[in-house]
Amino acid sequence: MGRSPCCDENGLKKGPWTQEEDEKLLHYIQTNGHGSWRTLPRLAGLNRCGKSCRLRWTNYLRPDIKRGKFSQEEEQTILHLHSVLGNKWSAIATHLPGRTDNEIKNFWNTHLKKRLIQMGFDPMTHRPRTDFFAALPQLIALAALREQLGGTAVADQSSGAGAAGVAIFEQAAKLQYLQSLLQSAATTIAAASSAPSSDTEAAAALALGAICSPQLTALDSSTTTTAPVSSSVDNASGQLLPCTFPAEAPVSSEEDETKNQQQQTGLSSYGLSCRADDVVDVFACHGGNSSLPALTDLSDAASNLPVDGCIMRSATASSSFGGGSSCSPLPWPELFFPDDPFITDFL
DNA sequence: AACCCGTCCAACCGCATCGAA
DNA sequence: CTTCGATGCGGTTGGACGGGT
Repeated sequence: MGRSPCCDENGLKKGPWTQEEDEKLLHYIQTNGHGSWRTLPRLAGLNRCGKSCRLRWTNYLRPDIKRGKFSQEEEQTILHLHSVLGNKWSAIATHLPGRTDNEIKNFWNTHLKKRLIQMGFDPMTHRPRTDFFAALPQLIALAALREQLGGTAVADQSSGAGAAGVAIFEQAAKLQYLQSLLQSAATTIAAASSAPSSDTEAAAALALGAICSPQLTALDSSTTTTAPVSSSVDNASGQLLPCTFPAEAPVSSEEDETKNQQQQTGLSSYGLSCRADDVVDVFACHGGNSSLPALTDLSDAASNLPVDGCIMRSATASSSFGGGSSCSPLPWPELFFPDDPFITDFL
């Protein structure tokens, strides 16, 4: 388990490479190959450590490196492979010729990860976030709003501390569900708004989204407009909510089975859709140790309960969309919204 | 013009892994 | 089996840059 002595070795240069250094390295490798990276700097006349030379070559100087923006196809490939492999950047890079692991990692951290978070998805599991703490600010706002509206305070519904805790979790679950609906709707209509005829709907959706989740107004339109647009989600009230973001729509058409097979072969569109049986295979293939705060899995309470005809699996219960063809994609409404006027007003 | 702030990305750091001795 | 050198890999940093005020 030896550690290579690093660049802090005496006098070795660090920092950005000059053109002259690039030329030396390029010339040496083109004529001799890189051989031993450790000896390369000395042989090439570079005052760098071998590690630095290797990085410079693999991430920048290599002739087969593709530069420029990631294409739509590359983006979807990264999303899909990340959902399967996790942060295995080098493994992902092997499926993207000309792209380096460093480049993919940067692209993920600066674009894709943020986009997933904005849309309410855990970037590690690629599934809707259901963590209590992420919803806490909205939960507090919701409680305040309810009080203003003269609704029944949470504490009033319960008689003891334990019951109060349950009530809080119920509220969190309701809020998350509501947020998911709004995200779906806002995303959909925002996508439709690229067509000139739906300005009013888009404005309404954005305004509605801003009420519950201000970040929705900042949704990256490129995501929504480029995502597959064909799914529909049967919501709690029986309405059809068209859904544009693929991962949140485990829809029920038979063509999705085909899509599933394509995805499992690796490189189809990120238009994820899955049956309940596929949840583990498609989504939960890596550790899922999120960089975000640990998830408090609200759906645990509902796990293994029959929900709309299917069983919530505890192993995958962090998703509120884990259902499939026979399941409501949003498993909470039947449990949590029997007659809550505040919620039903929205539905 | 100056400052602030967020984004991007090349490069570094340190741990993990592999293979030879 | 253990040790050690070399390399691979993922997380993180910091400087450049651009947009907003």
